[in-house]
Amino acid sequence: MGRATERENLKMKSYDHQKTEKKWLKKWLEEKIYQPDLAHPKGKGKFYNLMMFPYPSAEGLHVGNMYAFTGSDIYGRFKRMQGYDVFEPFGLDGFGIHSENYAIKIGTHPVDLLKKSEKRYYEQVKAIGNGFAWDEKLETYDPEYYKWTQWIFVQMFKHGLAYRKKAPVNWCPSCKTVLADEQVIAGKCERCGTEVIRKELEQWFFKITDYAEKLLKNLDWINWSERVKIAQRNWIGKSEGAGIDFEIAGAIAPSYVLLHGYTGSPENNFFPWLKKELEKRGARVYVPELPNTKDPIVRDQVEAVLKNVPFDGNTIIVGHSLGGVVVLKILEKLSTPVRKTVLVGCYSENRFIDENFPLHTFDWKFNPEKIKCNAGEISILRDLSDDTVPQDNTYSLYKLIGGELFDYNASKPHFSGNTEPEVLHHCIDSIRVFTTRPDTLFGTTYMVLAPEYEEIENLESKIENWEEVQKYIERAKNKSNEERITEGKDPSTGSGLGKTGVELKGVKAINPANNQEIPIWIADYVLRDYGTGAIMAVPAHDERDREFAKKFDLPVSDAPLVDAKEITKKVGGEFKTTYRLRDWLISRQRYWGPPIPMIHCDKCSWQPVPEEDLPVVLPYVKDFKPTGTDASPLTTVKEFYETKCPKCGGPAKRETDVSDNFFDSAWYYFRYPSAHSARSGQVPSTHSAHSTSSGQIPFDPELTKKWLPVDMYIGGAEHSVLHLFYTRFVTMAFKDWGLIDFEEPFHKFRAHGLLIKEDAKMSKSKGNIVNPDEYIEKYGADVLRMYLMFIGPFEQGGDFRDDSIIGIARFLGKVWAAANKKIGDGGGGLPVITNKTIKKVTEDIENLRYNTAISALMIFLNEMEKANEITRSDFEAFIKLLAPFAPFITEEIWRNISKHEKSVHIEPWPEYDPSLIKDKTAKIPVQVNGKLRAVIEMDFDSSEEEVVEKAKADPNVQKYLPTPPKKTIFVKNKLVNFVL
RNA sequence: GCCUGGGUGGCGGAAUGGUAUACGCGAAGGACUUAAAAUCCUUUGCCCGCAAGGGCUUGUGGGUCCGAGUCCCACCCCAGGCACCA
Repeated sequence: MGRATERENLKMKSYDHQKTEKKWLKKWLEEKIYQPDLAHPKGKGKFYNLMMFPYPSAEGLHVGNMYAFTGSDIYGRFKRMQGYDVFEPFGLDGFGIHSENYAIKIGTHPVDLLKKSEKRYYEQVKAIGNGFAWDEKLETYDPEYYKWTQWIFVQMFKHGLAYRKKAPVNWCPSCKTVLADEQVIAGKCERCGTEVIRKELEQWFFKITDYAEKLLKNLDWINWSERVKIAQRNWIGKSEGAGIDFEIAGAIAPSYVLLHGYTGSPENNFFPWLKKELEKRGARVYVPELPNTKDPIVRDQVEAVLKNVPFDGNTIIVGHSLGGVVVLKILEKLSTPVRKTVLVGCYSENRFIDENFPLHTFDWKFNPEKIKCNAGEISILRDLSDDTVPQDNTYSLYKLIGGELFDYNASKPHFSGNTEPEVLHHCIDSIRVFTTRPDTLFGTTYMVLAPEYEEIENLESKIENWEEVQKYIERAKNKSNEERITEGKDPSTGSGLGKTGVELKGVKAINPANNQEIPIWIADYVLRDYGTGAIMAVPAHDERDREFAKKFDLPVSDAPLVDAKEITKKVGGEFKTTYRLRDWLISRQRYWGPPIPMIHCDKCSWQPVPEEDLPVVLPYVKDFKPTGTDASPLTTVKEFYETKCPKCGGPAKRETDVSDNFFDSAWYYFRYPSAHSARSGQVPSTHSAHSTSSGQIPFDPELTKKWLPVDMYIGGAEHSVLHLFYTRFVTMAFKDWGLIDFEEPFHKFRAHGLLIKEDAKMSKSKGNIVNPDEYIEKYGADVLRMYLMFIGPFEQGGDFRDDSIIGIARFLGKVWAAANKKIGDGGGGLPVITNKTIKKVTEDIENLRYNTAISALMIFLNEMEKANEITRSDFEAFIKLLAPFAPFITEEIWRNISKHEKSVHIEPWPEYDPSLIKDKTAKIPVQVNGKLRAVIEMDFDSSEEEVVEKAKADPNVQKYLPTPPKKTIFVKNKLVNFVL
């Protein structure tokens, strides 16, 4: 008796999805079919198939998460069957504001809450039938994990990528607490409805802006969803323009003293030019020739200057190179301070590059106190390409006498060009603006500074309405961004005529294009963080400036446009690229996150926690709620924050803020391949090329080399910007630190769409959340998986409707029935539809078009049912194609009905034969003047003559063809069109 | 305001410039059943027609083409993101 007849005699057992799914879950774990060989990837090699790990909500697995997981899993299963060793890990992103807020809401400590929800979540996720490699699971709130999150923070600090600066936080004056952005609803506190104000706090930042250009450039080659790339480009917001200096009227000092350097003279370098520029503006300029310039003695030079040049409180003294040393010595001797000191390419130690200065006639000991006392305002200009004076020597000078250090790219190295605009800029008070439209410079009729613009204070003495200005600044600082924008707009018209601002009375700027004096305003429509924090306002060409000018009755000029390049050069501007990308604010004044591993010592300032002391464990704080101050709950735990300075051993205080949740998830994909072996102590975690004090790094270098970068990353489009930026930034930093040799973590990324329910977003308040458990219980995971994938294109999302899920249940019912009935071992079968389906499903899965792949499978089954007998080879190909979508029922059929030894999920993916996908005949539509008049059936690949002859013979076609056609369009196997 | 998707039957949706509405849901009719459920078969965009057949139809209005859901121009609507970025 043949197998088929044998089977037909058996009474078909109905499919028990609950029992079957449980059985295979257990068996798969035992057989470890989803556990790749991490040390030695098999088959065609490794395939790292990643999906965004979830935050384990206490309400359990959300169907939206399941949607994403399933879409990723189908792709992974497909790749596994294609012969790759697929690594599909899973973990939980349990730190952060979501978990913490929920814990606060239900009054349970996050630690206790997580214990419960973690267990439930893992159980639910197991039930959906994904091929996860469970050995490598991880949780971000596990100290073993966040130890390394903190380690990365320490490296960021050591590499100069972590720094502190003041930044505003959202502050609710009623709850007396810091709010996260998502807790601010339309400018008001989520809980009490009070207007949220801004409050300035010192916080930690990561310098992601250092990587702006690389983040932008790599977008050109990484294989990501186009819409995500566009969002990232917009976020980086690169714009090309110019930095242009506007001098303050009257800022020219009455007298200047310019001192040249070694072997120099008043006639070389920038001296003649600078003298002319300053004199043009009415200053007296002294450029003494220093005696014995080729064999200088400092005492003589100082004396010569003091003898010939008068100094008073309005003198600005400028020294270049060795002339700077002369300046320092003069300052030591003066009895009254000068107005300002500008040191250009100067130094304070006896060496050029690596060699000693050949002359020892200089005195290299200084009296910094006296110098600081007499120097007035100090500007130290350093050239980044200086090949004469080493940069660190200039830095020593800065350390010695203070002031402000400015880095530039000089016209010629060591500021030896004939014109050096930066030097002039420091000789005269000026305000630099950034503009993308230098061509409109002649139309500039006023300037605007952001309220936070620091240098406003330098002008205090000149500003006549200082009190009013201060008031405005104070008010603007307390406004939230949201308020600034909404207030700026007239509520009735939506126009920008509600803009606010205040003029700096008594101070004018000079438009460098036409030397006209223009007013300077402060207004909060100008942002401190973008460009230079100051703008040139061109009301004729910029809508915002026009609105502002209209409101405050400022002049509008219709001066013609000029060539942007020429004018920028003419006014000494600098071509500049600006990004709107901001540095990453890491600090959170919260409890539920990894403590920032820094220690503050009054003596040694900020010191990182030594690597061997990591992790800084988050203590169990009973009252984990926000404190009612602007600090994290950790500030109430003395045992936590009281510590010793790692450098000097003195008493010190730990940072009590925790880090941003996005930081936890910025590197988790590096940890996965090493997670298991690290847990069981098998990873040495040493990296010879990297000199850290512990010598340990967060991942095994060998495994990382084998498995990263990620081959396919799938996740929500809502993370297009932040999460995906942070991952890229961290990866680039790792590369620069020598930990890895690639700079993009995910060569392929696809964003899935949003799953909605009956035209509405799923949300608790609407009560339309779909709980996967119910559906899995009723229909089985296979049905739910397939239904989720069937409702729409995966990359666009879908609308979950209860009444359609039955279609998938029926389909799988038919599959089960077919498997239990009429499978024939003989030849024949349906080669065309089989091969066509293999082609279609293969291509569709590759492009994440799961909905049409499923539809093709339905058509295939319908065709097989129509035929008298289903052949074994056709049906087995069908089962394999179905396996990634419905892993349980296909496994049951494969192993228990078709009696195969091994799992269908490690079977080779079916290949199609291109010669077999051709139909025997083609149905060819016949049109007359583009209108369909008949459909004729022809042999496939029939010639034009044959088709046209048969088409013309059709009676209905003849009716519309009174005369022979003027033109005949023929598309092989596709169509004939007669044009009259 | 800007950017990105999208607008196709009663519904979810399908269509390399070449038969629009595949596949599925729903609906109607029928078979099996004492009956119901389940299952199976048939029909199903709209209008006219007994039929053969004809006309209309992919948000709106134009255009290119033998031929447009698909390409171009203008506009409307929905969803998501960004938003005073000089």
